[in-house]
Amino acid sequence: MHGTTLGEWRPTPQRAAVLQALTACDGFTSAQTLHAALTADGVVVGLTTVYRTLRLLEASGQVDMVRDSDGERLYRHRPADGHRHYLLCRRCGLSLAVDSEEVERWAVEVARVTGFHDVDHTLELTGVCDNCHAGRDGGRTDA
Amino acid sequence: MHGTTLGEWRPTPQRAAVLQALTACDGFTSAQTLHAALTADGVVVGLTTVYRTLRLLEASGQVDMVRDSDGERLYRHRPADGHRHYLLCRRCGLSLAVDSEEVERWAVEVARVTGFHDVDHTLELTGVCDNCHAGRDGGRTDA
DNA sequence: CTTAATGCAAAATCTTTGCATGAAC
DNA sequence: GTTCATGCAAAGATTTTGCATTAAG
Repeated sequence: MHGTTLGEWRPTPQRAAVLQALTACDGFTSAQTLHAALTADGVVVGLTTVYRTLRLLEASGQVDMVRDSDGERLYRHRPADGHRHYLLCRRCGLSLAVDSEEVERWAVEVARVTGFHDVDHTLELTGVCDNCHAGRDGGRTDA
Repeated sequence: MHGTTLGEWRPTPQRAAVLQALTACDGFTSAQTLHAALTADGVVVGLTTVYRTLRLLEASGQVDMVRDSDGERLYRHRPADGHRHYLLCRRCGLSLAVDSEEVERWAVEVARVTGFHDVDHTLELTGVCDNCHAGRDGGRTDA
């Protein structure tokens, strides 16, 4: 506690670049993909810094994190209206924010009933979007 | 398809041991922990086999899998009444099966509204159980 | 000037794969 | 006798950490 309102860390071009690149992305992005995009964009930033920045952003609630089927962390800039859940297309990666009020309420109820404290929840929906389902180009069994 | 009803693979002592050990566990267990338990129990089985067996069990729906906060895969023998969700205590690892009918229905509705196909969902609840919350013995920040 | 961020390389984890041996059918 | 499972060791992958350099306050 030194006096600053919130977000205690030091502004740097790298951090700005990471957040901006993440905001520019439509869906969820991995640290590695983000780093590649930045590099391709001419921005020189270390992979390490990308990882560190994403962790900070997640900790400060500025981004959402989910895990893909391999356990890889995927990040997305949070739309500024708080907690959100997404429906990801397994084929094309399309992400849709879904209304989860019902689930939120359910989670609170579960916390109350079970007597657990500080209950947090992670919810990941995956499927095949109508578009991909229509023109099934692959033939992939599970990926 | 060779004629067998279901569960196409070959019965071996190792596979039996893994499934039995998993069943004996109360909560969720990682492959490594399970392997350690088996070894401690005098059962000689390779870590590789544990991994492979758990994947088979998951694929055939005999076990549930969640991921802890580090992305590590945790397995649990499925109680025989299908799809389940759990509430895990971050302190002691206690796992509670929670009734998720509401969420199941919600997921189906989301699938319908969005036009997605084969929608699957992963839901993980974590918190601090009343017991741990009462007698906060540690002071651990995250592990 | 002091404190913190960067970035490279190396480490640490969990998980999967190659290949020879042994078990199951 | 053929086919599949096992297990060791090595590879693969993602993410974190050590440490000197450089930038920010």
